[in-house]
Amino acid sequence: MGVKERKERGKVEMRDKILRSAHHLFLEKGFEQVSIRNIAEAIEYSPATIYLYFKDKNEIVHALHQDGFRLLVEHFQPLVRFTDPFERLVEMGKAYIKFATTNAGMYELLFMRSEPMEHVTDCLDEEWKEGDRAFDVLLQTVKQCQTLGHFKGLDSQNFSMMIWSFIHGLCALGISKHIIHVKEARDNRLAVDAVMHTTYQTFHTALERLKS
Amino acid sequence: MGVKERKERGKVEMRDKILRSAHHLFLEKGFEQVSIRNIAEAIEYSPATIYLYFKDKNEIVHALHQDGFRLLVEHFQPLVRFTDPFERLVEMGKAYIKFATTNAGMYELLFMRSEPMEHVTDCLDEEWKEGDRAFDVLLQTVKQCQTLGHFKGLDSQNFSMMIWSFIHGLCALGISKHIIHVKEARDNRLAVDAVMHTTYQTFHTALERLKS
DNA sequence: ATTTAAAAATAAACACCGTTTATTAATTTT
DNA sequence: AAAATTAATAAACGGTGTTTATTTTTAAAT
Repeated sequence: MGVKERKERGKVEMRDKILRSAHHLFLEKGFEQVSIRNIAEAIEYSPATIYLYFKDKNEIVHALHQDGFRLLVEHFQPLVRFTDPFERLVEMGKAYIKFATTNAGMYELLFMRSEPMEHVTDCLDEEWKEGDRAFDVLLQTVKQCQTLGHFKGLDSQNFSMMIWSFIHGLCALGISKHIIHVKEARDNRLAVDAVMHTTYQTFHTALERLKS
Repeated sequence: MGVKERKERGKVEMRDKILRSAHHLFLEKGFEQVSIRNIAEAIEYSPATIYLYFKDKNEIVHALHQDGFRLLVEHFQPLVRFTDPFERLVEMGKAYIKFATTNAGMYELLFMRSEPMEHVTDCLDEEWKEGDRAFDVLLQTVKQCQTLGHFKGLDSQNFSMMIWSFIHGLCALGISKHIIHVKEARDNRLAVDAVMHTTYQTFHTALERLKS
């Protein structure tokens, strides 16, 4: 006995090997620049072998997707020390931006591509557990703010969606290299990070005014 | 004489033919799904012919980029009838969203891809005329709002950037199919358009409160 | 220990992609 | 009518994701 078990272990080890290699290549070369053949070469197996462990490229991408969300949630962990929900909300935005700028390749994969989302649809999962969980962190914080009397008269879900849209838009424009090319950034010789930072500060100011 | 002129005309006609075909295919199949070979087939020429009129695919993409901005600015034209700048600002957001949802492929090309932006960098253009012009429409409107006493104490450029980030984020999340998969959208059986609409309404409400 | 059955890995192919080069077809100039 | 120029293309190169048939490795049964 134990043979079957070892085989099983071998199977998940191979899956992990592929995923870790893919993860590494993604961070290094960015989405769309990573091919099955690259991954195969990195792990020193033939391309066809990959297909023994993953149905197609989308499945690999989806698995990395889940890894990415774990990483994002990790970035949110330190936020528990902020007892005031509003303060936590503000810090959450900063953490999100930090995650996006320091893991641009991964952020692109998580939030800027439709392929992984389409894979969710294909699986008939319909559920998008990781996304829901991350969104819920935001939603609960907004709700806590509202129990303290902030953001009165605003629907918590819509307001959370609004906040996410803003932060995502800011990160996405930064990553897709649109910010560098707007006149203001060029004129003031501001780095992308600086523009994102001051824009977020303005958003913070706006949030403060919406508190009451 | 006139031969050279006819030739010239023929040359720009062919360029136009290629661009119109590419434009059509982009709207139909979305970025990344359109190949040089597709375009060639559509205009009934060989793929190699394309390269007699365009240096590479990026040059085609860049040309379409400019077309796209013209289309976007056209969507903004009807806004002149709104004399109140705040009202115009709100309508501008709606027009932007309408443009994005009805021309998803084009929107993706304009604002969600780094390739065309990288081409701008390569050309040493540095300037991104189309983008600046479009952003300026927003910026001027914000400034006009401020001369009426709205949005006091907020830097016009940062605030414009904030608004753009929000709207772009909303459109981008819609197009990249992330919105369909958030729990709330699924539970309430809301279409993407509906989520975008109610989120924008919430933003509108927030803007109203920031007026004074 | 040897043969047989099962599993794992791969080589080779298919149909795409962007792009380049050498060649052919059409047109203009001489 | 011949030469020179221009326009168009066929074919190829190196890349992509993926599939199929084949070979190698491993485990089980004799």
